[in-house]
Amino acid sequence: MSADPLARLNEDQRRAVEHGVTTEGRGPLLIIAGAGSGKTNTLAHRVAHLIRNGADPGRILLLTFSRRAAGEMARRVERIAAATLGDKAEALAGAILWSGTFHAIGARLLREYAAWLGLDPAFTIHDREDSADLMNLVRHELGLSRKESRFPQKSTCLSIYSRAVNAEMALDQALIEVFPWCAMWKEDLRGLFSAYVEAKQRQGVLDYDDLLLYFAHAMAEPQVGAAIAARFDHVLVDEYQDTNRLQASILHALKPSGEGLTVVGDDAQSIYSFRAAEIRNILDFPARFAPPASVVTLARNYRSTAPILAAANGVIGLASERFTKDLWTEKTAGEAPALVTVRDETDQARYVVERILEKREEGVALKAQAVLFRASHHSGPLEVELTRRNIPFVKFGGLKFLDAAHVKDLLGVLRFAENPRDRVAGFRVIQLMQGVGPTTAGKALDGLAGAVDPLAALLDFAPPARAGEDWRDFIGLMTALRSRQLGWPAELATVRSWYEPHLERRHEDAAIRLLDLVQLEQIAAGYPSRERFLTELTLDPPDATSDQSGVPLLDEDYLILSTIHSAKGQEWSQVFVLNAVDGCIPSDLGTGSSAEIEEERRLLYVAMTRAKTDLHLVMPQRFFVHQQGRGGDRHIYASRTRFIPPALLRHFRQVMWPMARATATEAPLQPPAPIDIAARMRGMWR
DNA sequence: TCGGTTGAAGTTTTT
DNA sequence: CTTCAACCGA
Repeated sequence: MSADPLARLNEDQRRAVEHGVTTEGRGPLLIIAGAGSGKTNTLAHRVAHLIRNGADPGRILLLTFSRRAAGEMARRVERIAAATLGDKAEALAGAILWSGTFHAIGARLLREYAAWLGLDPAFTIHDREDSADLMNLVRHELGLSRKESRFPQKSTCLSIYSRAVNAEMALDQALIEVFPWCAMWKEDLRGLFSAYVEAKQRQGVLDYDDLLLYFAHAMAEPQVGAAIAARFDHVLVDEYQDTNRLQASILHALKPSGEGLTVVGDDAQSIYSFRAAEIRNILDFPARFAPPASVVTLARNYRSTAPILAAANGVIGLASERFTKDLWTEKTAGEAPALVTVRDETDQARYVVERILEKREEGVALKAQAVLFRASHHSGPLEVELTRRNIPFVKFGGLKFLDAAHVKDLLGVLRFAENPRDRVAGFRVIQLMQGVGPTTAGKALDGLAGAVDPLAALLDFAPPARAGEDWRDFIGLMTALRSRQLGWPAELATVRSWYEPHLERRHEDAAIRLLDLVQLEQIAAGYPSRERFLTELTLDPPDATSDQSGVPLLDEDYLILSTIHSAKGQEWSQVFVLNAVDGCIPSDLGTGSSAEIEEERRLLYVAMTRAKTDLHLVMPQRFFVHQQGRGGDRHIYASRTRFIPPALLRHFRQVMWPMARATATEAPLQPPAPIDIAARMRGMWR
């Protein structure tokens, strides 16, 4: 090997890669990696460098924010290693065994150490909706649904619970700081959460938060904790600015001295505080160790043109608190980002589609372009326009494949077979049968709860006469699934044929939904077992939906629509940011505290820094209000996002679209007087 | 007790 | 637009 494997890295990246491996300093490392600074590449190089210098790839733990990021990282490491290791590289294919999200790694370790922790190794995992459903069941049992004034919704209850857990925060504090409008329910909520936890334990289910919580508690136990910690020589964490306190606890238990620990992040891109992400994790990281962790900053941007970067730096430069440096680039050419004023959301959609088609004419693929927005529903009018003009797109964020009722039904059957104590799954599945409602389902599951043999208990249960045939078939199905005689994934076909009549009875569009189920079977074929399928699908759901049923084939070209949150870590040649107006960015729901406003500012920064050469911020002036109170206006006027004050306008080229006509009678686009739109939007709810 | 309907109320972003 | 509770007829 004559070529230096690190030759293409810049000086800072090289320092990050070599720290503690081929250079001095054994201690922990913090890499502050600005947007587009080659972060993934640097981290991948570091892993490859570790391996080249003798590290055992099986003893490296890579923690990433999403499964997508984990896969990308593992692929790059293998590619880099393959290019630099020569014949040793072959042995490396698939050698990185431990790569994934905190949740996925937690699930895997918890299953492995279940016996040590008093856990049933066949535990099933509840996704967000399942957890909310269980919360709802408990809420009803406690009689909280019939209160004189309305008790918080199930999803709100779950959010409060989740916040307290992930932020390692007392309930009182979580209520005061994050959910003040629910503070009056404090004692009821406490009782609810306590019953919720008991229910989960009785049923052998873990929710997302449990995966971290049990992981953290396992790490705190001397024996188990030491056993797990001893398995990893190196722990590397991506997107560290978006970890929460619980995740930091896990990390510090894994690497108490910090030796062998590398974290990468960018405090300017912290956008997950609603999920209890704790920005202090990254800011205070160096000082948590003695001697403090080394810090390497990557500030050279390889992605965007200078004008785009100047505008983005301008936006983030107004942040009240900031720790990273401005990004710089050598790509000086390029057009200033456009600040586009359009009449309404319909025109916004037209503008976007027109520019996109123009670019495609120039040879830029649809896949190299993206439309970003704050909230999932902001893309509604655009989706209509894209469908009308036959432009294929895939949308990230928002409604998921797995959220569809029919998919949940089918997965529910599998989960119930895997873990008959899982009451949410059972409750859902049993009620599929005609004439069986909540009461009957509840009774059947009560009989099952304490039974040694769940199947026998199910057989013992006397169903109402009207369910007769159905009940027999159901027992037959469960018997087959429990015995595993059908094999994986063949059993899925049996489940589907059992489900089909129920699907047809319950849904008008059964034929379309059936296609989803066929697709689900194809996905299932990629997993070695029912348990792995259920676990990994819950932890890593397919995160895109598209206009066609099913995700388009990989070789087709399609436009990317994404929430800004889901766009993290990605880049496109041309990027549009929809609704760059106050009330959308920042969301009028996120302007309560200055911390929330700062996070919204970072959100705009993240969106802008996704663009390589073309960036458009679009500002519809009028929004039509769908649901209006009495005497409400048909529409409201919006003004430019507060994150681009007049002083920053020099970084943009301002565009009116469609071009103003030269008629004097044309109504001015500017509203006659400034209006407090945020107050009016709040007023919609009163 | 089920299942469909009615009317009122409501905090975006996701592992 | 969605979710949730209450109501009513089988």
